[in-house]
Amino acid sequence: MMGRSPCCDESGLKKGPWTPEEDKRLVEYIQRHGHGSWRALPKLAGLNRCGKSCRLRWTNYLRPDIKRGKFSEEEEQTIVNLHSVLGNKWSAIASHLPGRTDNEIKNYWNTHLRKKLLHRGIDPVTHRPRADLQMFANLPQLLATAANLSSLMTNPLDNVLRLQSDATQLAKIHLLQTIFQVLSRNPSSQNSDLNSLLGAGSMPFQNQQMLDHLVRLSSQADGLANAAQLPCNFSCFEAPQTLHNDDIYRPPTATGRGQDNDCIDQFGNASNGFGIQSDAQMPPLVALYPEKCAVDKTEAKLNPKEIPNINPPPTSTTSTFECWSELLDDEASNSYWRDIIDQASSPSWPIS
DNA sequence: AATTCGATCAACCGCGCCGGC
DNA sequence: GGCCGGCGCGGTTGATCGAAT
Repeated sequence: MMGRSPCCDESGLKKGPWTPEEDKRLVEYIQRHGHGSWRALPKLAGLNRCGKSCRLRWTNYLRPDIKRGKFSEEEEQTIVNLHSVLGNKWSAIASHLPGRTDNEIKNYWNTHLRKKLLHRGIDPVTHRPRADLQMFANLPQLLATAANLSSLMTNPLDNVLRLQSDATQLAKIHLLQTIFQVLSRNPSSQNSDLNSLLGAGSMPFQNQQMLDHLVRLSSQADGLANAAQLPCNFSCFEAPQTLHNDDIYRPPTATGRGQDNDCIDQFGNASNGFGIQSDAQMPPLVALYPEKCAVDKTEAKLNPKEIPNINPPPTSTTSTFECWSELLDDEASNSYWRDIIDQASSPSWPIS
């Protein structure tokens, strides 16, 4: 459609929060005359607003039949049920809940119900159990094993703090290995799933520094595993010698490296060289934010040659690297990992 | 007591549909 | 059939408030 002027860009029309006086004028006018044409209404009612703003204020706030207050359990259940059928059709959902507006339901979904479902291990988009969480199924076992190592130490008191740190570090590394495993299957299309899973920005695996960091971590993990007499080999993971900005790192495959390099992890599970189970046992990721996937796919279509080879803009690569660097090193990020670990350690997790 | 952080939700924005001309 | 304007919808923003530090 061409030439349509935005309704509120005329200078002088008020925007933002409504005053009680404006509310009064709007209510009185509509009670007396009905709203009629929303476009004509503001002038007739003596309001310095656009029609759209008036309509929104009336339908979402001032309408007399609006029900206020907390959503009941029945209403919550209705919303969840309807959302599983209708998706984000908030107005359609609202039509089944007398007195509730689409805006209110949408907000309530985003702030409460979505989190509630996620917490119960249900994907709020598909309304099915989150298959991606299965990948972390042996995380509690890993933590328990690492924590039990204290019994092997000669001086437990001295080692308690270090062991706690080591256990956390092992868990982090294990998580990173899982991420690499997912990337190795389809690096470009899975990034957004991982972003959703981890809540991070775009993935930084095109960054040589980041890879170096991961290689260093995996060798540290080897040291930890050796000290603990764990039969695992984190160093099976290696990064290429050099990595250009337009390269996407692909971890070595079993085909490429041969079976000699495959690993047996600390739990006796055969793995693909990353200390984790083979693809066949891994469930597919479930995208939590399909709209974000769409954006990522668009970005993935960009010709890599159009990406500058040197000094990428600090707003992209640098910031994501910093984000991941913090994730691994910064004490402040511990709460982030704690959330993941807490979730993995809860009795109701993993979801089957 | 001051500051920071996270949650909440009212309001805005832009797009697409639909009906009138 | 094509254009135009009104309206409704879904996504996003930003102000506000309470909790945590």
